[in-house]
Amino acid sequence: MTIDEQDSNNSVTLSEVARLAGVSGMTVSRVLNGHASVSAATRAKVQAAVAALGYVPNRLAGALATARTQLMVVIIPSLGNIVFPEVLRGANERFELAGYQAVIGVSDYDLDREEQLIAAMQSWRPSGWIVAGLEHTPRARQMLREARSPVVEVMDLDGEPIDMAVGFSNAGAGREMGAYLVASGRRRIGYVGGNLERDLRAAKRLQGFELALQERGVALQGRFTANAPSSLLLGRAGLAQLLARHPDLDAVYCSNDDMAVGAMMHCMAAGIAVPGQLALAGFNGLEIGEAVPQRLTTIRSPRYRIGQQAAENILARIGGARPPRREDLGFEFIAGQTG
Amino acid sequence: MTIDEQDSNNSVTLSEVARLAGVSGMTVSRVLNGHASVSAATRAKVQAAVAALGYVPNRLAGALATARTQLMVVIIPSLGNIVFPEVLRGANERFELAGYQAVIGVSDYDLDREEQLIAAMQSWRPSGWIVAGLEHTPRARQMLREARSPVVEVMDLDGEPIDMAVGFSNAGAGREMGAYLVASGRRRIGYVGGNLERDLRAAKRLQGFELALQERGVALQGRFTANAPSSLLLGRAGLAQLLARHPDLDAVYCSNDDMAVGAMMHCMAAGIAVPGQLALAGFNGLEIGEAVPQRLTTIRSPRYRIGQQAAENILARIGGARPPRREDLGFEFIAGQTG
DNA sequence: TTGAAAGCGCTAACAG
DNA sequence: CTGTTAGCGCTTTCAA
Repeated sequence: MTIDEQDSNNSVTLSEVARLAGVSGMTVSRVLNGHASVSAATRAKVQAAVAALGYVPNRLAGALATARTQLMVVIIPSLGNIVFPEVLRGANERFELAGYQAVIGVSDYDLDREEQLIAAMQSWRPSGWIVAGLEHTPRARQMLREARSPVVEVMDLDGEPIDMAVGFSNAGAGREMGAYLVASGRRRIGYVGGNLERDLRAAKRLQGFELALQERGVALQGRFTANAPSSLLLGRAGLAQLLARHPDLDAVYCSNDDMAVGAMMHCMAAGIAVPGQLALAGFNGLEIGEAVPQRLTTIRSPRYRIGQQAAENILARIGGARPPRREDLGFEFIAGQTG
Repeated sequence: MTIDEQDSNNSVTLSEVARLAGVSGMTVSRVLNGHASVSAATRAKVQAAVAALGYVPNRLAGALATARTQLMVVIIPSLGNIVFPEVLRGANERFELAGYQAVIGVSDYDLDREEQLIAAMQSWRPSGWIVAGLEHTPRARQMLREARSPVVEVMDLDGEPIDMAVGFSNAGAGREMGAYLVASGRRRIGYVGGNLERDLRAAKRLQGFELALQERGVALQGRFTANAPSSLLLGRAGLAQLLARHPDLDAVYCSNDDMAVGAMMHCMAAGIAVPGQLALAGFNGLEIGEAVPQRLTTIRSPRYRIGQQAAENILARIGGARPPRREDLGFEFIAGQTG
């Protein structure tokens, strides 16, 4: 390490590199951006100067000059529900490989908050947007349309996308589970969920679920919902409350696996036989549903792949391709031991 | 909605707003940034023009001109382990309130990867850095020092911070659990964990744990570690394997709650009495440890608060304050029903 | 209270 | 293959 290296700090600019290398700024820029037409000798001189000064390009300046940023916005409802960090992980991996940085926003399941986030993010002129869900405020929709960067709405296909959508049908997933429970002989069916006004995708699953029951002449006997995010403890308490009101239920559909495993814990603690006395079903296909003594019956959502594919489609669009407007990654029924 | 509004798009610049308002660009800038010396009448004209054009300031240009960005970098080892999204959530909330955007990087527990991320992030000239842990490559350390923005290392205090640290002592947490298990009469103690070469904080907990045993004349009887991230299923399989080799263990310390709950699931499935035959202890104080039929004995780490406080200290430093170099947020022993 | 000039660090477009 | 010129959209500084 030379003294020059130790002295390096952020204020090193392209011009200083150029001066040290004895070339113009443009030549440095060309070397840095891999433009072909630079002689090997010049390239080497520049690279030496970059190393000696510890130069780090200023992307703000670059973005301003090119009107293209390397920033991608990802707006998710929550970081507390492991499902969304997984989407983020998939997207982030792809973006990083392509040299983009993810900027995150957390809407807390609040569409007005989401709108504010979009407005704030737009000031960074991101190259692409991933947002959760198809429901947004009118102004949020308008901003995303006018942003003129690719937009992918993820985790839902039940509705009309602004630009592109990658996900699966939540209504379809609910429907499949409803059909399954009825087909396996359950008739006195209840529901345990969190806040359906905020978690719109859980609400769509429940709608599909009820529709499937209805089509088979079965009605939902009772439901527990709470004005709180879904969680293991809420599921546990929720099932206890629901059973207090409807002790004769023979199956309970839960808004997701957290709730369902919580419900299962109530059964264990209360000595309720699963699935003998009560069937339990969830949604998401989280690891926790596999690790419990009885594997949870659930439906796996391809969260990580959705994140990846959403990023991929944005990158493809930037590259001039024309990815599909809606991309259905499906879901997978998991026949566990709880129903 | 006027036609102007519908026509708005990103290319609206400050000059266009100025032209429409019949003032200079500087006046628009002053109104936007809340500088006092603008007459009410002018202010109103400008605000009307901003609204009519749907103007969104370009922060890239602003940042370039002021040499100050509203970007904050958060680098965490993983998005798959809920612990780090929680840190991120705490930090993100504080940053957003102060008008900053979080840019995330995921190192996948790899210090070389972390170094690359830091180099890439530096090109955005962030106003602050949150990075997990105190261990970094020499070059990563150097870059962070030279970045000349506040740096907070989180989740660990066992070492020397680059700039500031907010967290707790992992060694101390391990030590406390070791002391507890011995004090409660356990003598044939084992360990189940993930990859200790990558999860350096889990390694420090184990060190503290073993030290506590040693001080009390007890030796670790056996350990299971795997070259994989910790998870429920790994904990379940790991305990099974460990007990196959050491069937007479009377307590097992797990690298974290995921592993411990997984271990508990093995006990349930295999009919091992907890804590009668075997005590189980974890780390983190996740909700899952509360939701299981027997509450897990563990130690709660203040992850969310660490994220908040780290962000707070960065903001304080930017505001001219001098937050402490190391801030110990402690941990909380949770006497559950498993040991 | 307002405006004009200059420049932040970089790159597109052209010229040589 | 390399350099010059002219901005990108904003803010700082100075002057009016």
